[in-house]
Amino acid sequence: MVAFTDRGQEFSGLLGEIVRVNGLLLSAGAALARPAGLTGARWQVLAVVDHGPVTAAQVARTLGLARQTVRETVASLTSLGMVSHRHNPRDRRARQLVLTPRGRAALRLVERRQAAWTNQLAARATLTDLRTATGILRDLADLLEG
Amino acid sequence: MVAFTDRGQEFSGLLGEIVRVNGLLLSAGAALARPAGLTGARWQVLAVVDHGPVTAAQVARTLGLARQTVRETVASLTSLGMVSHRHNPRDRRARQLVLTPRGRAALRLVERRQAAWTNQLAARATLTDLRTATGILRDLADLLEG
DNA sequence: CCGTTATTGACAGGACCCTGTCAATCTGTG
DNA sequence: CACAGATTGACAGGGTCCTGTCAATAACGG
Repeated sequence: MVAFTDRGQEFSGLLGEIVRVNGLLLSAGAALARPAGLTGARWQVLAVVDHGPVTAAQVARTLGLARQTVRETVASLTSLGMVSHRHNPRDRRARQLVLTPRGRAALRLVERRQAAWTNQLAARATLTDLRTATGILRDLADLLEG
Repeated sequence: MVAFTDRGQEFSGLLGEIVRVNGLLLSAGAALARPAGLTGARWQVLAVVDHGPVTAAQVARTLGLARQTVRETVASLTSLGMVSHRHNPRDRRARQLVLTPRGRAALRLVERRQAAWTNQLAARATLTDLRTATGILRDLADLLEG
């Protein structure tokens, strides 16, 4: 029924692989974060907060998420005692977020686990392949954005 | 703080591009489906149901989703009048799902739009690049699965 | 036939992400 | 200063996905 060109067919196959790998990455991220009492999303937020006192809106912009999404994640991190708020002298509305010792410890643990995981997997691929694929995907992303 | 090898660094870059492209694909899928009154997830379910009468559990296995997820999507498709149920002679529990004329029309519209979108984008890439990237990502997926 | 095991729909509950809206606050301009 | 426009946190509501649980039903082995 649907008329794909040859290249369209090949393109669809590539998109399928991307979706598949992305799914595997989400699982891997969750597995890396779990032993630290985190989830993938909470880990990402924690990592941004670690780079300095920021507001929720800034975190949202950094991660490319909606403000509300970050707000929810920050709420759960706060109730876990991993993030705390403090007065922002530059904006009465937007309190600054900072890591608690517990939050910092959890983040460090995940980061160590991630480095080990990444290096181990990367050792089983060739630099050439990695660079080639990255380049093609970058072009693809630009194509999709334009 | 975190110790990445050279290859680990390159590997991380590739993963970042994959996540980025995946995000763009989700947006594109939603945009393709919207004019037909669909979402990305509903489109996927509709496409599986189109291939023949199936049960919700079968759709879940086909798409690699949890039964409950498909159940919810089917419920919204049913309330939209795009999917209907019918008695399954082979299993008293599991009713078969079938497309209504409205569901079929919506699916056909999205499929036409998707083919046009795919072919247009694919025309701006080379077959070699597409095949190279697909191959590398397939290896990567296998690596992540094992 | 009968008991064990697997599958199914269904419900509860939660994580993650979005849009739309609103009032409070900030910022830039006249 | 005063006003217009942008930004922010907060709330409401919805979509998509998950795990865990349960009873009903199916499938299978003895």
